[in-house]
Amino acid sequence: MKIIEKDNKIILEDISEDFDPQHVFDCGQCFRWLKEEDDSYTGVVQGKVVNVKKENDLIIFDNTNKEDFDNIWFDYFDLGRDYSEIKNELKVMDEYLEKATEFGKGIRILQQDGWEMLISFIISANNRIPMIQRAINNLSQKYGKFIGEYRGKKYYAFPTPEELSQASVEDIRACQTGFRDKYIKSVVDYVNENNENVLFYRRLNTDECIKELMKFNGVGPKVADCIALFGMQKYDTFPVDVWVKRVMEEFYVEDNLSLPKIRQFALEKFGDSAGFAQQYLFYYARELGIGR
DNA sequence: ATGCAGGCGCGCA
DNA sequence: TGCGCGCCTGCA
Repeated sequence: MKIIEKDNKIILEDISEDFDPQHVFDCGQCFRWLKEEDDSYTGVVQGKVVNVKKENDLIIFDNTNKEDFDNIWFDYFDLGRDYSEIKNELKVMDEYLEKATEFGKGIRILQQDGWEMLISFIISANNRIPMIQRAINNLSQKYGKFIGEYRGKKYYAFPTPEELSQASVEDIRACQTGFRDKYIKSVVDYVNENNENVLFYRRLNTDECIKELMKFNGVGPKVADCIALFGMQKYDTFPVDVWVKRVMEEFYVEDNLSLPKIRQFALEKFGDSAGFAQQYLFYYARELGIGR
């Protein structure tokens, strides 16, 4: 991979085989990346607004510089990992993974913020993507720091626990979180009262990390798996949502297997790469409508 | 219209 | 331990 800095842009060469913005931002892992009219995506990470676009074989980051690329974007986009190697490992396992890794070949698992993932995936429970995005945007706009404008739109950072402590249950409900308002409130209160930094869970092993997350109201097995995978960089886990259930039943297991058993089956089959396998299978299943 | 969506907590065996 | 049920909200 070659890195070029040029007028407020960072341009990456020799990565496009393993990096497709559409795959990255549409494979179910993130909620704050907006598709622009030119098919680029604009997002907010660590208080910075950046726009990402693929142009021929180049990946272009706009509205940024080398310093932020080194400090933020390199890790966020997991650019130190060889995704070709992961796909090569998975695709030889069976014909389904061969197809799924080819279909979503540009997927990368973003190293997102644990706190933001905790609140975001609580909101995701029994919800639809546009509504999840709207609730997160409302919370950020009301309680997060104003960052600036990009292409005529205002952007706000995701609120910290301290900032969110300003909000009552009713205030949170007003951000269109629905019945999850009380879960968010209890998480915010717990973290503030106990002076807890959920980012420390990243240092725990996967089982302990998930156990810590499950202690929160509104965090069950699926949500905890998602937070661990997308916010705590725990790759030996396997979130089973309805789409993953469908694709697993279609290809791997019998129909009446319980969710924990599907998860266990996947962990044994895919091992330390289970999280990556989940992303390729999820994207493949949802884009093709498998099992509907 | 009314069932249902990227689940969870609860009450009840 | 394991299951069934209700839930904000908006949309087909």
